[in-house]
Amino acid sequence: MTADKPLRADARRNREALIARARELFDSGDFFDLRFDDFAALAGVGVGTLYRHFPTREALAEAVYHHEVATLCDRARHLRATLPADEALATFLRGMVDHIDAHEGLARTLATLMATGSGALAEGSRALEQAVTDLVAAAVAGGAVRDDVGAGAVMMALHGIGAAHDRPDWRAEADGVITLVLDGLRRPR
Amino acid sequence: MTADKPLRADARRNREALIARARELFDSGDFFDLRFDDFAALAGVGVGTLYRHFPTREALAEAVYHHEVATLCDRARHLRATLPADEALATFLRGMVDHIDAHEGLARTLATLMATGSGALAEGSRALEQAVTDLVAAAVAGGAVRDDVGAGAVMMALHGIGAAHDRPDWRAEADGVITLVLDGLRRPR
Amino acid sequence: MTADKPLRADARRNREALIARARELFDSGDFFDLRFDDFAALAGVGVGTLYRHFPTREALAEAVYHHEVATLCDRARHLRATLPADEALATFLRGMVDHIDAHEGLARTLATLMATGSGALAEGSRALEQAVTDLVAAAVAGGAVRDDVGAGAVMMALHGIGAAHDRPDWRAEADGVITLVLDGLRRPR
Amino acid sequence: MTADKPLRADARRNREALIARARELFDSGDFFDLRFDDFAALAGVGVGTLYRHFPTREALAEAVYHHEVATLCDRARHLRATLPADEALATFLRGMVDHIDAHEGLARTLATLMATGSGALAEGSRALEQAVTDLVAAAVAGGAVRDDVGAGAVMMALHGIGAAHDRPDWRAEADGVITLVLDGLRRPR
DNA sequence: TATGAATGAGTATTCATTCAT
DNA sequence: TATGAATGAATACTCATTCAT
Repeated sequence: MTADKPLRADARRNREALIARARELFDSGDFFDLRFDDFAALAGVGVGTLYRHFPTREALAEAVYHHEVATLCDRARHLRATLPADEALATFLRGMVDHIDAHEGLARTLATLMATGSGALAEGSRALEQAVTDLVAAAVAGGAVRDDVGAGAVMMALHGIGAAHDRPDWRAEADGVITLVLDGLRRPR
Repeated sequence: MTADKPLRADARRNREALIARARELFDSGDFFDLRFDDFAALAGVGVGTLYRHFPTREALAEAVYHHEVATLCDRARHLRATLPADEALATFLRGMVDHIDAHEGLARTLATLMATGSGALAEGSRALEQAVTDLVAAAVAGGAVRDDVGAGAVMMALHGIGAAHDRPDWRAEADGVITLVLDGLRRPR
Repeated sequence: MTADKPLRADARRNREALIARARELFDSGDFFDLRFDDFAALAGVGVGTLYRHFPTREALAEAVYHHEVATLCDRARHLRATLPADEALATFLRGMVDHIDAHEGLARTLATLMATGSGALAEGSRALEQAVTDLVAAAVAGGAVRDDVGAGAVMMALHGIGAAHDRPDWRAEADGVITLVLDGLRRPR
Repeated sequence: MTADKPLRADARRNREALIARARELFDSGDFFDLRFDDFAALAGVGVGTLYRHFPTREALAEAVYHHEVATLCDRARHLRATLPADEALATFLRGMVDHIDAHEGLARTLATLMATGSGALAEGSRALEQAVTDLVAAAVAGGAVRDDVGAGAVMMALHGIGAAHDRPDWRAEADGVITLVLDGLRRPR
């Protein structure tokens, strides 16, 4: 959307180093425990540079989140194009659990960020939600899924999965949630 | 567990004022935005007194949470004693949505607290979870509900409902989640 | 005006230490070159205490200024009560030069503060101006001084004297300004 | 003094843009509130370029001040050549008030700069002071003005006029100061 | 036991200056 | 020579916690 004006070589280098480092910290869950100063140092740039590129913690979070969301949306599109609607939905949701599982801290971080109410992630959130909405809509159109429960409920369930990532039995429970959601959706009223 | 040794009259008064004030702030969602100083002032006591009664923010949170959870657990017990198992579960879950709806900030605050990983609420959490587990177990025993998805998944779904309280269409979506969970549970595999 | 509610013993001690130290720094002219942290340390209190008593540099400046101004106003009143009006005015103005001379840094500091436009000194400024106005008015009433040039002009001249305190030949020039002002006032038009 | 070695066309353009912009900011009084970065941007050049031309804020201030002072000195010379000595002095001082009035912020800025003690403006100050000294000396020589109060006092008074520019009744008071100074000078002792 | 003043480590943020492009 | 990205020292200010009253 925003025309990416070409950055100076060093500027691009720094920006990328910052995002890369941030992603690691997201994954390890240390993103919020870190002082801004130290984060800059870890990424090998001065604080000033960090501020120039990302004026707030959220701005940085968004840059990372953006990648994630884009990947997930692509996947949703792909599934929708290649599988029957209800299978596409199921596969996507199961995949989401895998994804969250693989990016332990990311889930926690995003949950925190959302609990904070940070509007910075709004765009990404909307994109992801749109993908889910499309998957559900296709399944509804195909007749495999009830139409009286919207995609919003599915998002909420996913939210719960992400937010509760520290539960000892997380993986099994997360799968359980998905099972309930999918089976619940299949029982039309 | 902890034997409540009798407090001096004024000590009790202060303690209660603190809890009452805290509950209000939980509900309004301002619990975390407040400086410790200011919180004490709002409750009409000095900071020192606040510290004497509740050495940490979480200790205070727990005192409030304790009431909430006790109430909810009682309700669960009551429902289990007076209704058929599956109806008891359904009624309880629908009631949870009402409860969260009525205590807007509380949900958000608890979500934050949980995202923070504060272990202080562990006891309360376990109690609540036990209540849900019992309800589910009863329904499973009654044959109305599948046995391959545990109560943990239900907790997770509830968690999502609480954590996503700022969604514009929250109420409808929360009802949707409960519908999916209940219908999902009813479809045994 | 503001009812001085009695301070706790240590609070009073700290407050007074801060003002005393500040006055020294005013006089030495270092008031503005000093970090807030260091100032607190010099006064032997923590930064927090400094902030509690004087939330801004200006608030502190005002506390010092207040003393000064009160002294000067008293002097003006005394002179007006004991000397013929024109002599009272002359004596006061000459005395102002002495005063500024004796408090080298103070003059510079006040000039800076005024150049900054800090409104914090407004009250003190007004009080001082009122004293000058009264002196001039009395002299006018006594017929010794013209009535077509107000006390504001005299204030401005004093301001110039204070603001230019770094001129090498300051004392002689300041006396010159006062001479011009007094002689100018005596020549009615 | 410094031989103006010919600048490259674009260098000259930049230099002039910087001075022009600086003069505006002087007049509007924002000269000191502005970050160096922003100033450069406003002038349409990079910071680096700003630094090349004016290594310090004061250097830039001086460049602007230089113009002002030159103009004023020319005027003083012209008046001295065309009017009787005492009239020349009076006209010059009244004109100074007009000038300061017309360049609102400039007065404040210069006052600040002087309060700061910046020596960078020394040369300009001396030039201006010389002009006043010459005017006074001529008037003294003509017998219209006393000889026991130097031009320094007049400078001080002017300083007060400039430094107090934010007084609500500035114009009237400034005129009053000039009146006192002129009448005071006319009464020889 | 209650109070609230004192404390000062902790952290975010700015902005003058340099230097790679 | 012009540019503006990078740098990081400098500093203000907050707020959890302690402790004198």
